[in-house]
Amino acid sequence: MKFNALTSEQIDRLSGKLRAAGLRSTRPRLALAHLLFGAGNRHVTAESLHEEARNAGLSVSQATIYNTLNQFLSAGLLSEVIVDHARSYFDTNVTEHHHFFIEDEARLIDIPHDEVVLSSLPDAPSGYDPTGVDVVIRLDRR
Amino acid sequence: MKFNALTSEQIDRLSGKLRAAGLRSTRPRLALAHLLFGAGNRHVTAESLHEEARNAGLSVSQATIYNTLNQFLSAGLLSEVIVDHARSYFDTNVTEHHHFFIEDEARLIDIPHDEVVLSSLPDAPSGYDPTGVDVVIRLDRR
DNA sequence: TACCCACTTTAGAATCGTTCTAATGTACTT
DNA sequence: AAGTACATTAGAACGATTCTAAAGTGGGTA
Repeated sequence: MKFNALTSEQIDRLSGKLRAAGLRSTRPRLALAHLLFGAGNRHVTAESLHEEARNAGLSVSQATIYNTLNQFLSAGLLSEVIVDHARSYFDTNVTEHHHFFIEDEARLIDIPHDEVVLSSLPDAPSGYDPTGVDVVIRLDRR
Repeated sequence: MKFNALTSEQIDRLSGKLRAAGLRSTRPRLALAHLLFGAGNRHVTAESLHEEARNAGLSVSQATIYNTLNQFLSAGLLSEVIVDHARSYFDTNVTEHHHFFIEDEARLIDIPHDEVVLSSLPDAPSGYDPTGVDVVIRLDRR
């Protein structure tokens, strides 16, 4: 997939998404946005996205991969999943949901939000407000 | 707290704990075990434990801190809490329980197991078995 | 007790993911 | 078309962690 394989409709859509997020529409951002948001929900690491970009014939530096992922994260276009201190995972699903994590394969799977129900939650310590609840179910191959 | 401040009862108890875990009872391990298991449940990072050791007048190398934490972890004397990809946290509470994490202060607080009830859990994908469920409630100062 | 050998500790180098630097390039305004 | 603020880049720097290989130690054996 070369950058110029994008139709002008795709460019318009992605471009709009970037601008709505307060980001300039640049060539590397459009290309990465296409990879990330082009088809369904995805989980990527900086490395996996970089490799995917290279395979697609894009030359994007590692620094741009990191910059772009962090900008998309700050802009709310991506969420971050903390399951492993070796690597950062980014998720194109920004709605509230939880994850399976297959450690052997370093692979994440979304769990629909309504499939994990916390029927009882503790009070936050006084002086603090909860900002998020992360549930990770770790899996091993049977 | 100098190493030789330990009573022989303390040494016997910690020594037994190490041997029961299949680890030789060495001076650095005894000293670190005393810091870790001497009083109530604790959360430490390699850095915080190293600093604590130095403050206690122990000279223990960084490599030994890491080796020891990892050995204690493998031996089941410690559990690991993944909340932050900047640092590894180790928990002396090895029973099943969950955590509050105050990001600003990089501080963990145990949540008793019975205060988080998952009333509905998704089936694991076929071919995989759940090995653990981690719940982290992130907190911000109000 | 002295000896041995496997295990442990150590300082420092190496590694790995990520961030920084500062120079070059590009989008958008006028 | 020019200017300026923002983006991208290669490569250096960084911080947590692991590795290396040399010196030290625990605990059994003679």
